[in-house]
Amino acid sequence: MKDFFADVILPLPLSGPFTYKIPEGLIEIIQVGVRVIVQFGQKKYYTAIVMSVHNDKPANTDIKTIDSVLDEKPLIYSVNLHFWDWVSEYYCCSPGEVMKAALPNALKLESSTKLKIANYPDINDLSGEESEIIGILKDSSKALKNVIKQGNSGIPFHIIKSLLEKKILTVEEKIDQKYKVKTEAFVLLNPDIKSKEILEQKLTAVKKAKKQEQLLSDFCELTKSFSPVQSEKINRKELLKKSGLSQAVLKGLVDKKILRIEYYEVSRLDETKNAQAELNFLNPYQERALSEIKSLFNQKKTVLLHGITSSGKTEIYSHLIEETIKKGKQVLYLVPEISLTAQLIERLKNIFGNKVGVYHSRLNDSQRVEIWEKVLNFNNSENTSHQIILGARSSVFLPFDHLGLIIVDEEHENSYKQFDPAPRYNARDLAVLMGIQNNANVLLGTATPSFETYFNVQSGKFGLVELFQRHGEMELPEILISDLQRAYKRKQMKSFLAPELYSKISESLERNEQVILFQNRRGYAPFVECMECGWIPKCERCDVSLTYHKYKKQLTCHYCGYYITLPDNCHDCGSHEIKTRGLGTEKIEDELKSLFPSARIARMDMDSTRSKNALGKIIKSLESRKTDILVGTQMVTKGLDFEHVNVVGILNADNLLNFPDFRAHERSYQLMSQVSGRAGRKHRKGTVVIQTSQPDHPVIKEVKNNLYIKSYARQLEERKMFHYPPFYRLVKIVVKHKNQDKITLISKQLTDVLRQYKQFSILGPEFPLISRISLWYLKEIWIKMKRDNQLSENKKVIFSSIEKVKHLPGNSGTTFNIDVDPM
DNA sequence: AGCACGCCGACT
DNA sequence: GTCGGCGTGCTC
Repeated sequence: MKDFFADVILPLPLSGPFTYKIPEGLIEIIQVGVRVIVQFGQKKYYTAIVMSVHNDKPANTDIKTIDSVLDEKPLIYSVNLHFWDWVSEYYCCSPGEVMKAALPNALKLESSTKLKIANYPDINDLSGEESEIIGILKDSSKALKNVIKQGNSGIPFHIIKSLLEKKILTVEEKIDQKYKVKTEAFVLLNPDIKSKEILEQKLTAVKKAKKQEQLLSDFCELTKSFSPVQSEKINRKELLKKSGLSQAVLKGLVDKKILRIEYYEVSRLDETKNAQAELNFLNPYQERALSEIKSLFNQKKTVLLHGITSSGKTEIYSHLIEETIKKGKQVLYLVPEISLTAQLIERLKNIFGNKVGVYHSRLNDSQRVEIWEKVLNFNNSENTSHQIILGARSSVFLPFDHLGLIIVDEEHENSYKQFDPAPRYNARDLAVLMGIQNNANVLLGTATPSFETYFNVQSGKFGLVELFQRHGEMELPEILISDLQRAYKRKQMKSFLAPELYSKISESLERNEQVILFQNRRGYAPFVECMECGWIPKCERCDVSLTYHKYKKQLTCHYCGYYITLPDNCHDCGSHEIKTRGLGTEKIEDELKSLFPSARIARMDMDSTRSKNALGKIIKSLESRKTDILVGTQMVTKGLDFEHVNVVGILNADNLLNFPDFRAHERSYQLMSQVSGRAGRKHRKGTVVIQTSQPDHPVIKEVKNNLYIKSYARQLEERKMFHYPPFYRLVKIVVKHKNQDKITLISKQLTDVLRQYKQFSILGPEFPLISRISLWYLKEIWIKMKRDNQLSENKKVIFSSIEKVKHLPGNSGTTFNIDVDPM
């Protein structure tokens, strides 16, 4: 009989695939897309995904045999595996890295080295540390890496080693089951209670036990026992909560064989919401946009909906979703960051009920597995729940195979781009690809399209639908430009506020309306400085100054988390004159309190929203008008729509405009325009005040007059001239090394190799803005290449160049990150 | 990524 | 003389 082999992907950064022999007994079961457990290397066992099954025994390799199979049915469809291939090829990473990003952790089982007691020793012969480890292991084996000494706790390795040699301890490789079906206790009637009469007898029988009687009658009422609509069982927690009685009472009834308890599988997902609202009617403009989108979808897979804020894009999406699910197809609705979309989730669940599944980074591992399985089983399940997935970027990896529509909301957002680790993908671009691979339509929506997208519109690759009328009776806000330099010269500044914004805030507060202020810096002050000698505290591990956080009285590094308490005196000259410099959100919050003592002020940034419900509270407080002024970073630019926000202030546009990056203007326009969209609601024109020292800057003028196309066209000229996207393709290589001289040498070696290829133009190597992070020095090399079909060839060249430099003698300890289409 | 192997300097 | 530091290369 012929031998069967399987090519598998391992979740490792190795080029793979690897071939294993399929044991006789598993030949029937193993198929493409199932997970198997294989040994890889000397010790470790990993979860691998089967990519193909064949009879060709590879030459010159010793083949290991598959250990076991985890799935009866594929965990992923072949269309998804093709997608993985494409992602690994395009983004220059191994298929294993894609697998790592795609599968929820709980589906990736991995062995760990476990320590257990082999022979119980005589306690008296043991040293303190030896008996400690015996104590730790006496009930069950523990993972070696959890007991070994790290810092100042745990057992030193030499102790463990000697016990292993004495055969007192032994090690084993064990795989932990990570995902378990969740079960809960349910209460049922004992099976010999077959009729209402018997039940009533039982009720009388417990008359004397008042609480038991009450619990039993509550049970009957809640389950509607022996009525035509009865439910057989009720969740124990629910029953006890509703009757207000304790487990002991229930136990009494169980002991009397009246009730019984059984465990049933339950979902970890919130599925309590049923559809209860109808789709909203569309206004004539929305109606027109919708029909344009639908007719364009007949010609182009991807369409851009360029609609200004408050034009009601979500309503249009909902109508498209409705039509798609009616055809029995799945919908993927991508949003930049799920944390700010509570309102959206609510709205969608209202319309589509349990068909909506939400997939994002705040879910725990088990919840992710449940979503994965619901999407996987969409096809063969009567229960069509989770036909619509609302998710952040990683949801492009869910196992869809009946996709009909992908919506990418706020397609310009850079949080669609994954930075670290590989694959460094852009979910918006992958959505476009998925549209092609799955024959699904893709709708990109935004008020400020990314230049790449708009370029694709102009070149005819994407369709375009415009929607420039605001919903209801809302007017576009008035945008005022406030000259910071002039205000400084005339000594008109009140702290960080020039007169224009100051008076707008005052007026707004008087009218009892709300204000949003935007500043792109968290913390109190970006740095502190000694007024005598100019000393600035820096991070020990990174090339950045430490940011002062007043509420913690700490200087913190925003890159590695290093912190110190604010020093009393200068480390260089000993002076006590240490002042905070620059302006962060905390300081703004502080100063607003003295500028507007009666105003209620809230702050929204990564620090103030770290805890689980903090963000919700801030939003609630705004909604219920318990906040008058909200100060925040980037976060306030996204998705905050409140009736009574009338003034929006950008405290310093220069921070954005002067950012040293070829996309600085594009981003400045997007950001300012997005924040502006927060101003002005029904019946009242809002006001936006942009404070800048460059009032004549073209971007400022373009934002003021709402000239998106002009801004796009102007910058496109520059992009063309200087060979940047969308005309040219960029690949960024980040070289990392712990030694500064080494990194200079190695990155130079790499550019020397790359410069031999005439199809590239190479920038760098240069230290990035932050040249050292967590003790690693960084150097960036930017490669520009034409957007032709040579892409995969070019990547091979880049890849082999890196391999070459990596293996030069003395170059170990270097890592190279490849970032295709960096942002 | 892990892990073993192998080569050098610092100790019992 | 051995222990353990890290640099190098391989994993179906």
